[in-house]
Amino acid sequence: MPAAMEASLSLSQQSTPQGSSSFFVSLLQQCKSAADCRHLHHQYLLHSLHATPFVSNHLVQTYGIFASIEDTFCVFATMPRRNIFSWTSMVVAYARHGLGVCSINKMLTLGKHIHTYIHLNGFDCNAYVGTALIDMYGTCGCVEMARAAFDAIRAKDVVSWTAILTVYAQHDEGATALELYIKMKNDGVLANDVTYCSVLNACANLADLEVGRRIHADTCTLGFWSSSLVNNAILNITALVTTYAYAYHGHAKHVVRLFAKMKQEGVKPDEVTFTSLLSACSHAGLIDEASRNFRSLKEDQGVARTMEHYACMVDLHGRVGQLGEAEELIREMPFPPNHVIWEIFLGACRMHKDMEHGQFAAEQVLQLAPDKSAPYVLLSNLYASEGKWEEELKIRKLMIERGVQKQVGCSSIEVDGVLHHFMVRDRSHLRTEEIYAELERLNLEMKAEGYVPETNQVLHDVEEELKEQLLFYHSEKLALAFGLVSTPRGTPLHVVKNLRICSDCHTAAKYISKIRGREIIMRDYNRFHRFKDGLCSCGDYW
DNA sequence: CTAGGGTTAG
Repeated sequence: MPAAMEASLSLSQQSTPQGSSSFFVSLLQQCKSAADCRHLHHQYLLHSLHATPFVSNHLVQTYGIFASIEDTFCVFATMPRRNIFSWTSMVVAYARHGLGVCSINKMLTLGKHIHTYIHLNGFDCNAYVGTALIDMYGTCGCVEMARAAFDAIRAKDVVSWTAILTVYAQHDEGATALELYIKMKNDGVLANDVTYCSVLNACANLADLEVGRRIHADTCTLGFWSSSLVNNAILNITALVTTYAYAYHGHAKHVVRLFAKMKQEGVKPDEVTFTSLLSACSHAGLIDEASRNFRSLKEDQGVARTMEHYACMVDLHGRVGQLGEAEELIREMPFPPNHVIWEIFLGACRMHKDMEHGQFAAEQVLQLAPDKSAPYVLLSNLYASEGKWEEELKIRKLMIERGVQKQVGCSSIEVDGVLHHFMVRDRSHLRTEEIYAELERLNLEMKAEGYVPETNQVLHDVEEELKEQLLFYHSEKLALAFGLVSTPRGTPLHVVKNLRICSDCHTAAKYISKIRGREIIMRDYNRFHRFKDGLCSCGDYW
C-alpha cells in the first residue's frame, strides 16, 4: 500500500493544488494502519498540504483512528490553524482512545487539558465539540464532567441530547436518562432512532418493562417500527428483563418466540439481533436453540458471524463445563480472539477448576488487555482457590508493578429514599452494631439450614476461620443486613453492586430470602438476580 | 470538500 500511494501521489504532483488535496484525502480514506498514516503524513509535509485546513483535519481524524493519541496530538498541535472541525476531531480521538487503547486515567488527564483550551477559546458552546466532549467523559466514566459539557452547549440538538442520555443510561442512572428524555421532548427537540435506542437501554438497565412498553408504543407511532436499531433495543430489553429478573427457562423461550414473530412480520434480524438471542439462550441453558442458530447463521439467515456471536457460544459451552468445545470454537474462529473471548474462557476454567487452560487463557488476557484489573483478579483467584499462594503473590506484585488498580467492591441499598453505601468490612455506618449483630444471627440460622461458606473464594493465604470472617463482611452482606434491620418485615430489598456478585454472597442471599421471607433484587455489574424462597432467577447460572 | 450521539458478547 505505501508504495502504491507514493507512486500515485507523485503523479498527482503535476495537477493543481486543489486536485492533489482531494486526491490525498481519498488516500487517507484507504489508510489501514499507523504505518500508513505516518507514510501519508510524510507525503503531506512534502507536498505542503498543511496549507489546506480541511486536509489537516482529515489527517487528524485518520491518525485518531489508527495511531497513538500522542502522535495524533502532535499532528493537531503542528497544524498552522485549527478550526471547530479540528477540535472536534481531536476530542473524538481522545474519546476513542479512552475505549481501551490507553488507560482511562491517562485519557482523562489529557482530555481535561484539552477541555481547558476549548473552554478558553469559547468552543465548548458549539454542539459538535460539546457532544464529542460528552462522549469522551462518558467513555472515561466521568458522568459529572459529561453533564457539565452538555450544559455548556448553547444550542443543544438531538445528537447532544442523545449523547448525554446515553452516558446516564450506561452508568446505572436510567432514571436520570428518562427524565432527560422528557425534558428533551419539552424543549421541542425531536427524538430519532438512536435516541430511542438509548432510552430503551435505560429502561433495560432499570428493568422497567412498563416504561419500556410505553416508549415502544411511542416509537411505533412515530414510524420507527422497522428500525433495526429500535427493534434490537426492544428485543434486548425483553431478553434482559425476562431472563435475568423474572424467570427461568420458560421465559427465555419467550425471547425465542418474540424473535420468530419479528421475522414473521418481515423485520430482518441483523448481527446484533442474533447476539441478543444467543445470549438469552446461553443464560437460560437453551443449548440446542443457540447452536442451531449459530450454525445456520450464514447459510440460512444471511448474517456473518461476529466476535460477539463466538463469545456467546464460548460462554454457552464454557459454563456447562464443555471446555473442549469452547476451546475448539476459539481455535476455529476466522479472526484472532479478543480479550473478551479469553476472559469468558478464563471464567469457565475457573468455574470448572481447570488450572492448565485457565493459566493459558489468563496470559492471553493479560497480553491483550494489560490495563484491565479483571484478569489479574481472576488469575489470582484461580491460584488462591488451588492454594498456590506463591503464584498468587506473583500476580499481585505484577499488578502493583504495572500500576493496575483493583476496583473496590461497593454495595448500595436504598431505604426510605436514602442511598446507603457499604464497602468490605465497613464499620462507618451509624447502625454498624445492629448490622453486625444481624449478620451474626444470620450466620447461625443459615448454617442451621445447611449453608457452608465458600472459603475457597477468599483470596488471601489465611486460616480457615479467618477466611470465613472475611467472607462474612462482604459489602453485599452488609447491605442486606442493613436492609433487614431497617425495613418492615416483607419489604423487598434492592441492592446494587458495582462488580460481579460474589458466589458466596449469591448463596447467602438465597438462604436469607428463605429464612427471612424477603424478596431480594440484586443488580450486579451486568446482571439482575432475583432471590425468592431460597432460589435465584438466574438458576445459579451467571 | 472536513466534525459530534446508538443496540449486542463479559
